[in-house]
Amino acid sequence: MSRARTLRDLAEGLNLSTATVSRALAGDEAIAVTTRQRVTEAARSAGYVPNIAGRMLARGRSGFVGMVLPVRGPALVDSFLGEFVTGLGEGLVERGSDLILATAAEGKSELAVLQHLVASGRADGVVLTRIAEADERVDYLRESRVPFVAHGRLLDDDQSYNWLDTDGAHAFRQAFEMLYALGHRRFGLLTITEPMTFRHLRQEGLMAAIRECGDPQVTLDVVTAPRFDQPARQAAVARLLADGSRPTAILALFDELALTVMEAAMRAGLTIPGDLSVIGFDNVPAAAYAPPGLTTFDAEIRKAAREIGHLLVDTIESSDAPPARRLMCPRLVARGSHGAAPATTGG
Amino acid sequence: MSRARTLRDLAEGLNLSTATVSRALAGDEAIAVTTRQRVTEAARSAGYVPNIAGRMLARGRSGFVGMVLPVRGPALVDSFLGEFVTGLGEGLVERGSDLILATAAEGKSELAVLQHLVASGRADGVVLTRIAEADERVDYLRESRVPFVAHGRLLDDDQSYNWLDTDGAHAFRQAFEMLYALGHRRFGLLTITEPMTFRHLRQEGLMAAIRECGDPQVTLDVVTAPRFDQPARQAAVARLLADGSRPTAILALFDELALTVMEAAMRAGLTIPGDLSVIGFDNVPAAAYAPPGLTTFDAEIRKAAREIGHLLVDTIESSDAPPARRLMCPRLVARGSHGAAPATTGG
DNA sequence: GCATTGAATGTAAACGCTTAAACGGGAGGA
DNA sequence: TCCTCCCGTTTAAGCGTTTACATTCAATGC
Repeated sequence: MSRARTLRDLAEGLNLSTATVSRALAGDEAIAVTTRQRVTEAARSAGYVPNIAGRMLARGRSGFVGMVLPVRGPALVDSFLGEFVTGLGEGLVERGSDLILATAAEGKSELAVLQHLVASGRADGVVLTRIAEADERVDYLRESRVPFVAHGRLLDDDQSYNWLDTDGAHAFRQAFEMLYALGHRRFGLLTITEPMTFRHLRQEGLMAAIRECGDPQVTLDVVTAPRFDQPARQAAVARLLADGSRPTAILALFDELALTVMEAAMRAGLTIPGDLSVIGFDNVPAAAYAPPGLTTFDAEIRKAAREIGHLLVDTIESSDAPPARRLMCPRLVARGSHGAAPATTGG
Repeated sequence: MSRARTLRDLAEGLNLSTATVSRALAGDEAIAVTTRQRVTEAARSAGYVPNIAGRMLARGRSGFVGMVLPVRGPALVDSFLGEFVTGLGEGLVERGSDLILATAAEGKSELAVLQHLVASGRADGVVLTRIAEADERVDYLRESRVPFVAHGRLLDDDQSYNWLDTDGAHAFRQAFEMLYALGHRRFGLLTITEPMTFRHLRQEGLMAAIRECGDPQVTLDVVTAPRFDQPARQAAVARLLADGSRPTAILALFDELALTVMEAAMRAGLTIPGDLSVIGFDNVPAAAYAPPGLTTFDAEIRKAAREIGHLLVDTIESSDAPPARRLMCPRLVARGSHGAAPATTGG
């Protein structure tokens, strides 16, 4: 019995009805064990693979999980997407699901693509990344009761949806404490203007740590630049470094910014970490190569995405479960870009 | 008329048959223009989105394109996947298709996943990356007449399938000529042991260029290491650099290797490009940050993947067209890691 | 005035699977 | 011998589209 393409081919060859074969393959207890074995074996030897369209139609589910590719500028500096997709794929395959990746066409909003994805039955649930402080995608999905998991969270977190996030507040607190212990008192924070929740949380973490340490000598200089505006970023860095009372330690919201700081510092004749300590966040590959090696935090995106995959499938399968909220602690990657504060903190 | 979920809802509301509505939405000329407009408008205002499962079943096609995530080690050093997926997504959405990304489960071969993907009707065609000199995936897909496009090609190229590749031979020839003009005569090539076609082609390109220049003074030292074996790689680099008659210019098969060379050279007290010129391939982000900046070639993966998307959909839609073969020329990115050969080429 | 045509729409049969409900037939009890 | 029950299997009705073919009806030709 070779090359059975449909359930019917298989059933006819076995002198059984398609119903029995379907049940047998599903492992239905109601079917006699011997029959189940016979069917399974026949299916295997015939190389039978169930047609997904038939199954989708009958079950009312696709077995797919969707994700909309974030629209990007021409340059793709980070490996976030690759790691995320890899991890998500791993998580999903472990739960028997597959990933469908939709791209927003020119001029179409990510939200519109998301809606289409679920309305057409392509996806049973979706994954969201890069959550803004207030996010229309979250609002829509919550309201329309589509299962989803967010990587990141809203600023106003009301336990009404699934999220998994990296504890950026904790990381920035940890960075501050480490630097403070090394004698640093004048801090700089380089951040972005876009209202992303992670920006807020990291900054809050830093500021809370400063407050709690209670040392009045500690100062913080916060400088912002638009996420994708290279000249503006350069200007912001210049402002931070040129300042009369220049910080001795700069925290950057993420590595890309930290690398910009390091470059600018080099060019300005400052040595790192002798004159200036710099700490980033993300642990992009370049962080290891930019001398003297950027100290940063690794969010273990791949592992996080894998978790998200599990979480999403679980949510799809039991939609009555309460929303899950998971905070992952990023790992400090200590390299050469931080050290003791310079002896003379001139100013 | 709000929230029509199915064609029937829509048809009933309009007092038409589902057939007419289906045809009208498809823009069938047989349907009266006025009816077509009426239907389109109703569909729009009802937010109707065709159910993909029904469509798949009726059409015998999914509208999806598949790709199997290459299984990877724990470290994900490059941004290849992210760029590729982004470009592919762009190419597909421009042709009205979507991407489904399958991951090979632990212990399952990529080929098995590929087979399942097409046999289940999930994908109408697939994309292959990282083609080996001889590749079972290509053999299988060719034989089973599944539409596919390969990013890369077999060593034995017989025009029987679609591929798009970066012209690595050309790049390595160009690199040689540039270095030769700068006075270099002793060359090193750091490559991998795995039988990937691109390895062969790049090396061939270099060797052909050397042959053709006809200068008997030119020497080439080829050293190989397994792709993912870090210690072995270090050893290979050490061999290349420690050699009594050390090369003055080293070409690395790709940036990751080139960066290893640069690190080792620094550690050995060699200055780049004063004592040694290094050229890579890929233009990974870290290439820009590793001092003095790695000279390399940019394969424009995102653009290539986009092309691949177009090509694949075209192939699916007219499967009788002759196989396409497209060679893209990588762009030289000149940075600081290459320069004039040292005056005394001691030996 | 009747047959013929063609435009516009409808009917119904797929497509391949799942599953509620019905069925057949043997074992066990009366 | 008949009835009941249960186990294993089948029947049949979907799921939402598409599309070959049939139908209707008005206009045209003779």
